[in-house]
Amino acid sequence: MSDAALTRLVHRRRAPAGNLILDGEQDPGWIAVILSGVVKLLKTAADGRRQIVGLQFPGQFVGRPGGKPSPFLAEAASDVDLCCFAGSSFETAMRENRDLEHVVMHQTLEELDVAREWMFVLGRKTAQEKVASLLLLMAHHLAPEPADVPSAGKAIEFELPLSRTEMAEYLGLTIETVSRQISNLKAHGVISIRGARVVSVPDLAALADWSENNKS
Amino acid sequence: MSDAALTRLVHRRRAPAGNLILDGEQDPGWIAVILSGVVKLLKTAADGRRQIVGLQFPGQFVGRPGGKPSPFLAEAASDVDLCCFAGSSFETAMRENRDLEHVVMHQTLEELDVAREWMFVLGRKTAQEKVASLLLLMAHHLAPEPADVPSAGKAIEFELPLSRTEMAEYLGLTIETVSRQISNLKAHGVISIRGARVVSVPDLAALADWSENNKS
DNA sequence: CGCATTGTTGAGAGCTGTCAAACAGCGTGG
DNA sequence: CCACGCTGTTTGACAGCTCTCAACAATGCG
Repeated sequence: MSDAALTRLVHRRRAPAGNLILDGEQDPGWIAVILSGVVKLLKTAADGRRQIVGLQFPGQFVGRPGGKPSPFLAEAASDVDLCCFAGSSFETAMRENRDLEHVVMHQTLEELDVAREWMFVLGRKTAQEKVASLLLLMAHHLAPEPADVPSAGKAIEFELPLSRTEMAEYLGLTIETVSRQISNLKAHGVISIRGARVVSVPDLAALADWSENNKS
Repeated sequence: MSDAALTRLVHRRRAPAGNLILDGEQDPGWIAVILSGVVKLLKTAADGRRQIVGLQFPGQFVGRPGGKPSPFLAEAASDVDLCCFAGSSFETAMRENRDLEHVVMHQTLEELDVAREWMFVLGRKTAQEKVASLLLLMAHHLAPEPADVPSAGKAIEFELPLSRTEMAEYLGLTIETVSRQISNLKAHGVISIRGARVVSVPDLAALADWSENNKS
């Protein structure tokens, strides 16, 4: 196979933060795996209202098998590195490799659960709980050492891949409200902040408490 | 194959309104197709807050392939009629019949899109728009003659499969707010109501307008 | 017909949104 | 090196929407 042909089948793509990756209308002709960075999926209304409906982290797919694109925009939240597979070859690979098909199915079901969990956040949580929930989510995904269970006394630190505007768009809030809730968490010692993006959480369990009610 | 063996592989199940169908914890051992009625998927928090995260209509699946159940409760919103397939035989059928697998995949992707669309409703719409959006959704699913496109001047009538409480749980509102918004739509002639459950919409396009901003 | 359940309506409080201004970070250019 | 302006964040004051609490009406059932 020639280099040119190979490049058509699989290629690398870098998208700087803020870049549009999928326009939600036309089939890009490829399906990608995120190598690094965070991708946001969002819906925009005619009057300008915006809602982020999903965040994709490294190892997850961007794009959709079957030619029909998902009806949402995909944008790079941070600088993103993608590995893109030509749609046709991806479909072929799925047909021929049952395991790949199962991986795609498994990830889709996982995304569905995550979306529904977030529906609870959007529909039932207070602004304070929403912000704590988002920070907790980020801690789970971005912690240097994966500490999936919020263990007491475990301090972690990470850099937010989202601006205040993006946090608000994911939480169904305004940037002012997000900022106030962050300040409040800071004032109560639940988190501390360096330069608006670096968050350190002395006690994940305490943050988890704040994400469910208002204890501690 | 004996009747008993067949019954283990596929059987009918009726669930009266309000009945718990899946507890969100243990694998029920089957996957079902809804023959009639509406099933709600919901998440409950320890403090009693409830959020409906999905509605399933006839033709859609309830349950999940792969043994791992979805982490949400499934309840009958109206009287429900299910056709249940033993999980093991369903898995076998998926392995042997590519088409079935594709149908499941297609439905899962569809559910994912619907969930994300609803995230926008929950995060960005006003109470008035939320209620109008729900009525519009019901009109599309329950209209006697499927009028997928909200065409002007088309009057339709349907019976709500949800109580005010359930509407509130799906919309992230309280029952009082739902009731007030319904009254308001009534007062503006967008809908009319008979007996709290039967809704008639003289003009779907007008309802669609109310679901997006507050015109008309 | 009486009762329980469900839905409606009202009054007031509280949370979040809106509008506005101050502040911080950061690259540019003097 | 510092002044400047741009962008993003924080904070404040206030209004408005939705929630809470309460009473009442309507519906359904024994």
